[in-house]
Amino acid sequence: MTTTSGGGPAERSKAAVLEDVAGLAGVSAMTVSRVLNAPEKVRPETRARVLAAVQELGYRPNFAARSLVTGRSGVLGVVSFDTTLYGPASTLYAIERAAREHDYLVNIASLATMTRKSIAEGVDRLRQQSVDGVIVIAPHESAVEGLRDLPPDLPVVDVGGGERLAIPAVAVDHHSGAFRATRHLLDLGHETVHHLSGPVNWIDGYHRIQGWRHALRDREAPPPLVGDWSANSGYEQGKRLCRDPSVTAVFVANDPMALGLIRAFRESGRRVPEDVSVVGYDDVPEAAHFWPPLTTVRQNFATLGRQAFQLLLDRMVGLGTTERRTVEPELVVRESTSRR
Amino acid sequence: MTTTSGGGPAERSKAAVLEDVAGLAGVSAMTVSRVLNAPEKVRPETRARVLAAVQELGYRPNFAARSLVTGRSGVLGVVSFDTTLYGPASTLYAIERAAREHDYLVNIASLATMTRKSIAEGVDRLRQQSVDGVIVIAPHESAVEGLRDLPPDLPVVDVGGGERLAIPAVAVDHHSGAFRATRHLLDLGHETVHHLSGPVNWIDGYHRIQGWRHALRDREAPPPLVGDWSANSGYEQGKRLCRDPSVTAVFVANDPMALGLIRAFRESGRRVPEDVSVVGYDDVPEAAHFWPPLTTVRQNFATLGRQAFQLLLDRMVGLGTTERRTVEPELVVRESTSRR
DNA sequence: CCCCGTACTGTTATCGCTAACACTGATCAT
DNA sequence: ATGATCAGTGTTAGCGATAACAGTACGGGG
Repeated sequence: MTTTSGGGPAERSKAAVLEDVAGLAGVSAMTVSRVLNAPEKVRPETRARVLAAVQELGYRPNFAARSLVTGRSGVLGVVSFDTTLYGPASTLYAIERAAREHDYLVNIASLATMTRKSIAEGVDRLRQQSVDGVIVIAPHESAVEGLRDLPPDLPVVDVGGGERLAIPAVAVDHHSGAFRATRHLLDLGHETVHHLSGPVNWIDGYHRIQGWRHALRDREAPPPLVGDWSANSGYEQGKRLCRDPSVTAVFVANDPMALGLIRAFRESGRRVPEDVSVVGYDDVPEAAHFWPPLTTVRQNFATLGRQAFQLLLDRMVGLGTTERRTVEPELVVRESTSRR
Repeated sequence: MTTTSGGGPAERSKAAVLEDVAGLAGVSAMTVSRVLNAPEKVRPETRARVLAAVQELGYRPNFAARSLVTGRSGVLGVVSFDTTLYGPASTLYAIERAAREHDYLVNIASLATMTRKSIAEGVDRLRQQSVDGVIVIAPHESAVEGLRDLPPDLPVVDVGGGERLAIPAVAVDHHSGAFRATRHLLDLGHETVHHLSGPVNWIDGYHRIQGWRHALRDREAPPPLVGDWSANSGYEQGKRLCRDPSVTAVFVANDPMALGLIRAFRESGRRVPEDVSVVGYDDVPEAAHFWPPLTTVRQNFATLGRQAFQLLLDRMVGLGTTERRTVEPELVVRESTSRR
């Protein structure tokens, strides 16, 4: 047991508390508290004395005590599905940065599955640690259900969920993104555009299908293939799609699947983009270096995250109805698409 | 202001507290507390009555109050550089899962830069929120410095840092990984192996260089090129390396850079693996679908994260000296390498 | 010269929980 | 029968901070 002191100014048997600082500065604990929370209410010279004492003792306010009496914790929670995926990871990162700027800390609860139940559990877990608000990143149909039966007293913001919810939300307009991607292929002269979609019970996946269909409205839409977002599923579905010689253009619902699909096409002797054009979705940092460099739809996750935080902040301070904000994606044309 | 009740069982003007539950169950608050924290000390029938009351009132313990009196928060912090990168993201994810299994919550503080100062700030920020321990993912030279001047009373575990520290740590044996990768290329008959490294002040980057050098010890080691982990830097450095016709094998310090490098080679008419063999590092999920499928070194981030948590747990309960654990990486041979 | 507002600072009472100890009856060896 | 032991429960006293209310001293208007 090494409880002996070492060198820093904060060295005593116990960490310093308000009372200690007060003693050293010759004031009451309340005054110290004021110096820390509302400095303008304390005479400058007293303030200086207190600050010096704080410094000398290396005093750090006890968060639990403050939180107990104020009812606020300065922590917000993020419930997210697999934070290993590019989208959630980027969003989380942006949220964290925005939060820090406002002196909030971020607590995460990642989900192994996205079910109504697991969402509820995640939120619950965070709530027990008395977070001041929660951001949910769970673009899944059943997750949206989970959001319905949330406690009404807890500020919650939804990212990328359905639009049928009565809570504030931010989302990328995937319908528009998919529409543009498909439109781009059509404009290049392709008769029709095939689609490799994400899981249909993912909100994103669903909207991308809709956007694709919409762009194809005056044509015949071939039945979409369904993947699971992984490069591997892209490869598998790509192998199936290869068998159809009429395929000349594919809109793939994310970049990793596009990578797998392109590989499958190449292995079967179909060249991209000479024989078939491919558009991805996400614009992961590597997309520009795929072979060929991938034409894709860029989502601005940083904006998404920042806006989510802003919305939550609004709700936490009281205002904030059920605003819903939308972030526009952007088509990035590279070399995986060409004129038919 | 809608403070009116709605329907759930937890509906009262204020959330239920211990006292309320106690009243309803006809016991003292202490007994309720015991039911929650040490059920075996309460007679089963009393326990049942209390549990029923808890249920009925929708009681949830107040975390701040508990934390105030016990001195423990049930939260641990993770300080990490850019959680958007595959490595940190995966490690974080594994930590989070391990933590949850032990009823810990995870607070994150991501760093925009890795300097001695920013590490200290990150840890500090977490400490103020009274986390019980901190895991630092910051495989950077100067970050390691930052770990030196940490408060000795806070349990800290280092992931992927230098070995010169007197704190518990987990790390992948990059020396070994790089050695194997290089050895593999040598075994295929290549005269020498070029290296595109990560930033040299990253611990990982440094060790990979060392491992590569070690494998080349009886040969002449060409000067390594230096990238910044991004596919883009791989592309840029690749373009430079192309100009040297003697290059037949390259060991690249991570997969995205390998992707960029391969692209550069292809654009200059050099085929992979026929003309030049490439080995990456990380085994990102997409690596198997690169063109050609990438031979690479797999790091088991899940294990890394789990072990980091375990070490922290040990330290938090008191034991835990300065153990240092090592995770072995694994060479995954695919199609980007071939016999010379 | 008194009253009262202004500017500071101090007191008291919690916030919701648990540690530590005190109390009750049984149960049991002596 | 007597006390020791023990399971089960209650009481008391904080943990460290802030909200709300009291002071206290000073200065200016009447």
